[in-house]
Amino acid sequence: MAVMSEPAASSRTRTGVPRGRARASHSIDAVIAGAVEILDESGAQGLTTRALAARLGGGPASIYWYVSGREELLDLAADSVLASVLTAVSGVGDSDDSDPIACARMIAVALFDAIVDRPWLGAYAMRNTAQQIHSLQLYEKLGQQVMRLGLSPRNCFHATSAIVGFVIGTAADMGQQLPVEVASGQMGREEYLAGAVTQWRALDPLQYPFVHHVVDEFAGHDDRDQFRAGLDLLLDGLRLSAGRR
Amino acid sequence: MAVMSEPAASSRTRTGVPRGRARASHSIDAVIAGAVEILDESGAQGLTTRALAARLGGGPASIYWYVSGREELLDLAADSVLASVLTAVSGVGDSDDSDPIACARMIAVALFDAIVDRPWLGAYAMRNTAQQIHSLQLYEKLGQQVMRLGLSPRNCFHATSAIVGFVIGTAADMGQQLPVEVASGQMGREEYLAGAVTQWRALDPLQYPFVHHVVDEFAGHDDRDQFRAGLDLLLDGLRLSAGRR
DNA sequence: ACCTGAACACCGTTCAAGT
DNA sequence: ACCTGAACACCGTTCAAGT
Repeated sequence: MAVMSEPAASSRTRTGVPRGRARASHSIDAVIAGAVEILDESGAQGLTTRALAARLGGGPASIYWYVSGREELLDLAADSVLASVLTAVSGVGDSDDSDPIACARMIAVALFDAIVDRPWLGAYAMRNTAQQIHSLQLYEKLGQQVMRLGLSPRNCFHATSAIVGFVIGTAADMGQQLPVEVASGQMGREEYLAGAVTQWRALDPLQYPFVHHVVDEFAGHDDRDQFRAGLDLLLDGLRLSAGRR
Repeated sequence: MAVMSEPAASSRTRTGVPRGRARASHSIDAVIAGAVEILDESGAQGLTTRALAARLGGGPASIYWYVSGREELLDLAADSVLASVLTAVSGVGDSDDSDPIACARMIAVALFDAIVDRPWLGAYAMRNTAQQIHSLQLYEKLGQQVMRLGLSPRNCFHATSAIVGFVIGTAADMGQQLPVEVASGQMGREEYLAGAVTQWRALDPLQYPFVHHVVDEFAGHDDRDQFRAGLDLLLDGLRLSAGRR
């Protein structure tokens, strides 16, 4: 029963009873850590019950003692990885004279970058607060910055949800483009992009003026830049609405 | 070989040779229409090769003559449904004195509403312009409105991508919350929401001030309202940046 | 050109039985 | 309390063979 991997962020026993001297149930963490390893190597598609069991050195049924099924496993794996995002932004917003919007921006960027690094995260991060404690805490942390703008609860809720939606949505979209090719490593991002560019250039300029207008930007674009530009639009709008209050 | 369904938007033959009198290859359209029916009834999970073949009255292998695999089938099904969005916004932006941002807003809302009606759309709409002609045309149409703001190609590209990312991301997130329950109809949206609300209220208010601040809004929120509020923030930011040019 | 039957190589999940 | 082996009920895809 080979257990590699650093321990995952949260340690809990199946019964929920906290152990005396942090001896840690050890196995739910090993399951999640193994899942993360597989996800990093071969994406969500590669995370099968049998592959995980093989890595853990057991039978495929053993996993079901720790987790209700594959969906919960994915949720937990995604959330476990967000612990590092949380610590990365732990100091953000602590001082009262920090700019709330700049703070919100830092949190959003940190979350986005984590998803870019692990494309499989996009589909499972921040989607089930009942199971995902770090997701909830990131949501809370982001919301606290927005709260400082003095908006109504309703506007506060809307703004925070908008930021999360934009981050997750954009990141998920960017991480999903190459479904099989990226996992199998047959085709790089550049080839895929180049293919789309050739297709775009071949379109009728009269019918697709916009596509032709931006095709050069598309050809040389960087996902992170694109994300930040969009995020800044959103945050500019938020700042405006905070000033209007 | 029962063929129900209105004809899908694009009619093409396998060879790509256009038929003389729109006699339509008929079968690729039937395959896509059947796929859409299944997707509407039971979601992406329900669309299996065998289920589709059964509905079409043939063997599971027959589908592979029209489509390279399940992924392409999903792409085509998603895109076929966007034809109606495209016609719904066909007149938008035709007059030169229309407000570009109001026009962009209408397109974004129409797209969002389509995804709310068909949650399975979220994961497959607007993600592969090579295969999805209506997605490309919607992107173009939206981009044309942004173009009218007189931004640089780069800002134009960023703004349009941001809007699409926000729409798809938010819609996909909202449509995915109830993974199995919604398909099997065991639990309504209200029960699910109520569960999250009770969990939120049980959190420590000192640790989760934001969650407590917005929990009432969350409890009674409408997805469409929430989306529109976020979209308006984004568009406000865009208008600001257009004014600054 | 289009479709079939049957098979291949997998899946997630369950469940009796073990320790 | 935790794990195993083996099975169940599926999957997507391929491929020879038909028409």
